[in-house]
Amino acid sequence: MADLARELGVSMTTISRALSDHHSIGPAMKQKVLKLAKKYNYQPNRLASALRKGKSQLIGIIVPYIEGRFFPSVVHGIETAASKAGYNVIICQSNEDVAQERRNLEILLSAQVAGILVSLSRTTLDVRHFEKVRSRGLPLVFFDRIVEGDNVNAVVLDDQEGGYVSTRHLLSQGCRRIAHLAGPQHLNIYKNRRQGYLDALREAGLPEDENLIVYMDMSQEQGVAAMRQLLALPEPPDAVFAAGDYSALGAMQEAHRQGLQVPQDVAISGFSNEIFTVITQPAMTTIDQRCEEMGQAAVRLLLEVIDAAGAPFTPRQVALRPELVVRNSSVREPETELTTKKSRISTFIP
Amino acid sequence: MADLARELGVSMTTISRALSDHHSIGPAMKQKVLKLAKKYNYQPNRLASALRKGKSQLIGIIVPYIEGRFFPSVVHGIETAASKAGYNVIICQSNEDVAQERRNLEILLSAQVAGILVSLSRTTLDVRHFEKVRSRGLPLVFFDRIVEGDNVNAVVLDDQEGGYVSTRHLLSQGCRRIAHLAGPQHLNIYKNRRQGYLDALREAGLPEDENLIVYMDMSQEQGVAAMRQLLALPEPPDAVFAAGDYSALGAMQEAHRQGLQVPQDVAISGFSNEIFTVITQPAMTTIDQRCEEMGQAAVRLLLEVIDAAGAPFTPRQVALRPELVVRNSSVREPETELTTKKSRISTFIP
DNA sequence: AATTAGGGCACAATCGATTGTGTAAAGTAA
DNA sequence: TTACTTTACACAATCGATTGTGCCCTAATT
Repeated sequence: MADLARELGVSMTTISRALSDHHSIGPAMKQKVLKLAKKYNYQPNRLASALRKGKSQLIGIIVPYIEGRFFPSVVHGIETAASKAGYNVIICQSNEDVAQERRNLEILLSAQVAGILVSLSRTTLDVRHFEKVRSRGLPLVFFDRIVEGDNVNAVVLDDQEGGYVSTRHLLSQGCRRIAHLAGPQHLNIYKNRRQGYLDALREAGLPEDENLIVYMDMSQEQGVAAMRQLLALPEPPDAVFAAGDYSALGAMQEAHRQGLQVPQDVAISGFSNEIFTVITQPAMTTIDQRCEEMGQAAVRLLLEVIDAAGAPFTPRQVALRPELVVRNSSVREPETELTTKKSRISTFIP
Repeated sequence: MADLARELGVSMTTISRALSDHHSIGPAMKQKVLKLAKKYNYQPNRLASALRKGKSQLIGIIVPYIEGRFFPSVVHGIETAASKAGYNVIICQSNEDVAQERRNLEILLSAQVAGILVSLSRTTLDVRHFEKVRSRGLPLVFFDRIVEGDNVNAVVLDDQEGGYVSTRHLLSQGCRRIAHLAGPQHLNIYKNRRQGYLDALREAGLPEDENLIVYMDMSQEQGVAAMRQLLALPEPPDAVFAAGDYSALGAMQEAHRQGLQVPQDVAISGFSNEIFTVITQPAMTTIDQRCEEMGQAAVRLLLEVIDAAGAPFTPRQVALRPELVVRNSSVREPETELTTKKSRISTFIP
């Protein structure tokens, strides 16, 4: 910048203002500056700018890890949305460790990021370290694994809705004894999926049958075992709604092993839209978690908070409507029209 | 810092030096400073530090995208290794677009990163934009999709070795008519995998039979088609080495459809160790690309260049030895011992 | 003609940490 | 005791960009 100023015989003030399109610089001067900047291939030093302005163009992300299907896709969505808004993304992994999460938080704070997106580690029970962020007035948005309560910004998938639409879909296929492979109930996602399942059953006037609900850890092996258990019932199910794709896969394999046809004898649907669901035979009906949209929504919310600056901002919770992906593992007859349910969450993104 | 200085009645110089463990500060004073810093929860401003020092603790990554199996895992490896070394990672996606890649490069430069890791976009034919990085003396390491030549730092998987060990494995299983599902030969990875396949055949004294090589785009559908074509040969193959897992999957499905047993009638091996390879039946033999190790190796190399500072550094190419993952789709008899081949690349990480 | 308004630009302070140089006081060797 | 180090700290400049304030000049208003 100093070079440009010298060459044009003006002050650095003028250069800076011309470059940032300040109103007090004449159009002629602006042109000259822009041209010279291009000629010299001037590159602003973001550090200096951020230091002076007290805000960088960086958004910090803390995720448990960058692996599997979910988090990479969310990060993909975040980076895309952030980049579109002129922000860049600095990414940290907590490795499911609170201590690491805390360290990451410190680092992001000291890097003067403009805002932080967090998906909690599994070991995060105490969330007090986030209060420092709030006390600094730094925008903070949780996604997927969130701090419960309505005094935080959060973006989640509506798991209950997911369980609900899955079950309704199976009902619409004529199934009446719908089993559920349920995950650990201390995890919200699994609790909610189960609740959605029960909601749909109740709405259809079907009884809740505890024999049809198997609790497990969502692994493929346990899916096999659960299916074996279900098929041994006096009245075996005519459909299975699994709270995870791996357990659904296990169930499908066991059904095949016992000579049953999917979906004719037993319809199956999973949850998460894992890659492999398209290559099973039959391809598996599942729930897409809309990972990228979640990333986008989180960024959108974060930017709103950032733009609100110091102004009082009411924390918002956003729920993404899960998408039912219907494939052959569940299609027995043409879809029947059913009435729709409303969501309970403040903002609902269809 | 100013607060600390005031409270202790010393200058900021002292504070700064105490915090960075400078020799000219007495141990007593250091203790006092550290203690007070903790008490006030002092957080250094990395921007200011980086601005003054001219180097940040940030490493920039440019990848085509953060999706699928490969890149997220590499990024995971990078972040883990970088974080261990006290660096943080700012990540950019080129979306397979040179223009975007160029913009990302500018951004990273203006963010004053300490070094850059790049995997080229598919549309990057002209690599001149990287010369600006070099002219700035900024450490630069390519990984996976690299600029060819020995004047750059690069980390790659040795695809030829992958093709070679896969084929040798199939040979060791007693297979003698080994087909190859080959990818587009203008892409180095596929060319090299094919070359490794040919090397192994030649070494075993088997003829190269063009009828047994099918060129395709590596999709599941084309895998099916290719297998159909191969099985229609007068002398069908007794094994298939596919340059990708999806095509291997298609091949396996078609084999099953024609009533063949895998691996008894035809052994199959793939490439990439996609998630689904463990859930096919039989589970699929494949090549693991050691994504995380690639990330680690890239960071290690980058740090070496960074630490070499201005000192003349000879560019290095590192090849990762791929790992053969043997599963049931290819195991017909106990593994036979074969002699090993040497690699052609300067550094070889086993 | 006098006054006001505002356009266009420069001065100088500032963001927070780092570092070369200067200077006392304390310690060591001769 | 003198001369020379070493230790321990302060001063002030610096990294590169931003911004509140002030000045000058032209144009418009009364």
